[in-house]
Amino acid sequence: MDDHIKINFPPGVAISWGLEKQSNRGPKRELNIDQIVEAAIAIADKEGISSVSMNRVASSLGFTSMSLYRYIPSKDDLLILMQDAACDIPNPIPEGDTDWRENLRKFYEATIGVYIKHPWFGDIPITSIPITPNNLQMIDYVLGGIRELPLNDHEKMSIILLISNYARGAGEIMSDANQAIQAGASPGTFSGVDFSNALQELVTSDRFPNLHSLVAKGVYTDDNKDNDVGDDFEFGLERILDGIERYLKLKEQKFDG
Amino acid sequence: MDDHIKINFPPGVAISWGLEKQSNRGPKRELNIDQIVEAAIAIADKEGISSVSMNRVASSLGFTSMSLYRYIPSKDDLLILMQDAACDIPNPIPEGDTDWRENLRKFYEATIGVYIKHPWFGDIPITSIPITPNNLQMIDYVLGGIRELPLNDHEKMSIILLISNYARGAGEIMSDANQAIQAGASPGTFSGVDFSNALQELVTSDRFPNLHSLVAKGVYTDDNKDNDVGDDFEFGLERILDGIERYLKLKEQKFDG
DNA sequence: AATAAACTGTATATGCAATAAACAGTGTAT
DNA sequence: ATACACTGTTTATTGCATATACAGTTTATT
Repeated sequence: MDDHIKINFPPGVAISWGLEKQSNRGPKRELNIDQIVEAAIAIADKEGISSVSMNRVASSLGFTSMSLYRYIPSKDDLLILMQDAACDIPNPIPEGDTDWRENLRKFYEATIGVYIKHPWFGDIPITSIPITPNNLQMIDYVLGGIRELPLNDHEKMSIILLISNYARGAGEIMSDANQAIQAGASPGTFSGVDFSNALQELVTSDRFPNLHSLVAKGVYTDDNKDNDVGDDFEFGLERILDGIERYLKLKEQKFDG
Repeated sequence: MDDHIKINFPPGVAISWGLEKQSNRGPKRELNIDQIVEAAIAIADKEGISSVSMNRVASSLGFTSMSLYRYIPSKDDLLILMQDAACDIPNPIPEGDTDWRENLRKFYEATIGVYIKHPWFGDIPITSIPITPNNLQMIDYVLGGIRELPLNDHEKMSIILLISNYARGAGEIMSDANQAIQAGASPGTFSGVDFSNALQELVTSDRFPNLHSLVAKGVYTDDNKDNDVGDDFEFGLERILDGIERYLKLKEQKFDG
């Protein structure tokens, strides 16, 4: 039926769109894909993506690893499905709100939220532009938030790429930090405070003429409470939004003048 | 000797700083760390990070996998060393040049270059802020490029985080695209052109009210030659630089006015 | 009703991975 | 001369993804 559509999709993508035909012959299925993905996510959330093995997922459901292959053709496809499932979030952008700056902030925060909630999210390799339904849904959300901007489609997509890319980086680093801390590393291990003393001996002024003074002052490895990682990223986000605003103003001038 | 320094470092980091004591007893070593890291990088460059196994690296040097453990305590440490070695690049910023915008662009390009040259680079998980020597060297480079800016240390580090984070995202996507294409996927597979027809059926206006028209027009999966992935990222970079410029102007006004 | 086809979950097996442990040989310090 | 600290290797363990063959189950066809 939908065969003509799915032809080029990787199997995981086809499944995410529900394009897999099922037949009625044979015994009733005891599992379903959502259940498997959910179980995999539960394990990844608790113990990291490296704990997600076919055996582990199947066992947690009371089945053998091979049973999963009746539903999902490979582990890579399972990862695609996990990634897409993690993107299934409510629209962070208020209906009808046309404050694009605030809307992009909301989108940024929602994206970061995915990384925080699912620290493994960034560990799944990207093998194409987003084409699974919930990934596209997020793009749809943010497109709604910049609907009114006088930009062409390409410009809009570039801006979305800019923000989501920035959020990806920020999200990865934040969740890595969380993970490291949860894994028993002292908070300072990630921020670098634990290394501060060692670095002060190693970052010499001859080899690192510019960095030396920052390390000596302890700025580089500083993590006082007023200035956590998240704050640094919000600083960057505001610079990005300013840059977009500037671009909008320039375009307006071209029209008006 | 240097024992007091390295105490808290992960072994790979300690090795990268050359903090490992060696003794003269026993047979002459037939390998050295640089050689091992070089061999691992050669394999990763050619066949991807997943082809890098201890056995594979050792074999390519004519040794057994276990021999590597006499030099590097674990594969994770080998990855840290590979990551740092990939960052050993010449300073992209011209001596004495004070055009911060151009300098940040150069830094961005050099960073992207690392991802292009070593497509596996982004696949290595970050477990702390950069503390290995070549990673720090890159930070030193870019700090030199914004030396003259009237910003405090924290602000400078935030800006570097902003740019390098953006470059990371851009680099990952670009190298993923390269990889996918090299791996035999048609160029269109990554850009989405191959999926365009299918998506036009799936991205319906009721489920994706904002994205629908873009996909229908083919913009989302468009990859005409005038507009490749790299261009999209340069657009974003200029927005970021504009945003930084705006921040500088605001600071100046505070001083002047 | 009988049977073939298409499916189900499982048991078994393969090959590759990281790495621990035990080993035999090799230099150096005593 | 010999004990020690090291070298690279052999062997073994454990966990992984997944191919293949199986026995049982449901439906479609005869």
